[in-house]
Amino acid sequence: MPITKTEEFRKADVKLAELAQALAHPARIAILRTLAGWCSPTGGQCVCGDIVEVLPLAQATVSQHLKKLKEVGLIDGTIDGPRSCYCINWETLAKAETMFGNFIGNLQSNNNGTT
Amino acid sequence: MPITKTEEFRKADVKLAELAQALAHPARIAILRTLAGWCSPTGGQCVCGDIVEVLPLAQATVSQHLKKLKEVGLIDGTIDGPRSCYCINWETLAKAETMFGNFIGNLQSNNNGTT
DNA sequence: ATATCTTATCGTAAAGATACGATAAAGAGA
DNA sequence: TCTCTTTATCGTATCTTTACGATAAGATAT
Repeated sequence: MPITKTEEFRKADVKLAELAQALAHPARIAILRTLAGWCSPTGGQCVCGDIVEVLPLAQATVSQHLKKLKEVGLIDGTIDGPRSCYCINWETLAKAETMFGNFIGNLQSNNNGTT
Repeated sequence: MPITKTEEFRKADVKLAELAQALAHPARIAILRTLAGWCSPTGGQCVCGDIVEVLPLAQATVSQHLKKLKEVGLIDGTIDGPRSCYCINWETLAKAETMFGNFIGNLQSNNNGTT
């Protein structure tokens, strides 16, 4: 976020915005979908740069997107020999679901409507 | 999104990313929270530029954020004399909730784990 | 009509995001 | 050791976002 006055806002708002920001690109959405199909929460073989082949982007660009997802904790990365494997962090994902749900839920219950 | 290859991705992914993008700033999160406290779905007096007083931002900047929220349909704006009033579009909001929920839900069910 | 209030838009500056080629780093295999 | 593979990072170009002051546009009131 450019020239953002992040400090002036509520912590919860900033946190939610960061999460949203991580999802604010179709490539990162696609990465999550791809990983979900390949890594089980019990382990299983996590994926590495095959993600690159799935996406219409250069390797360097995909690496950047992976980094961003890792920074917010939505995915984890481990090094396996020459390659590096990624998998979804299911706990963070569940937390994200809760945060979005609570946010929207609170908006909806914060009205005094009759509809 | 700069230099984005939007056309190369799934439509649903692009749509979800756009929604996330709209929520990707604490000011816009705060705006939605503020509006939710002031506008009921049954009508009630919607809010105008009092939002400006709530936020630590200049009037022009707030106007920009409002515009962005309006573009994705999360809020509606109507002109009331010299002032313009905004209120949450509850239908779009519900749709957003469903989209996020479905996305994360699909990720979770797309694993073959036992945990 | 004129002055006043409110808000959207314009112009602009600075920083972030996106994309890619090239390169570096680190392990595997010959 | 040398090479190959794989991936992260660097450097760079370009577009977007954020932010603000200034201005325009529209309604109200005097």
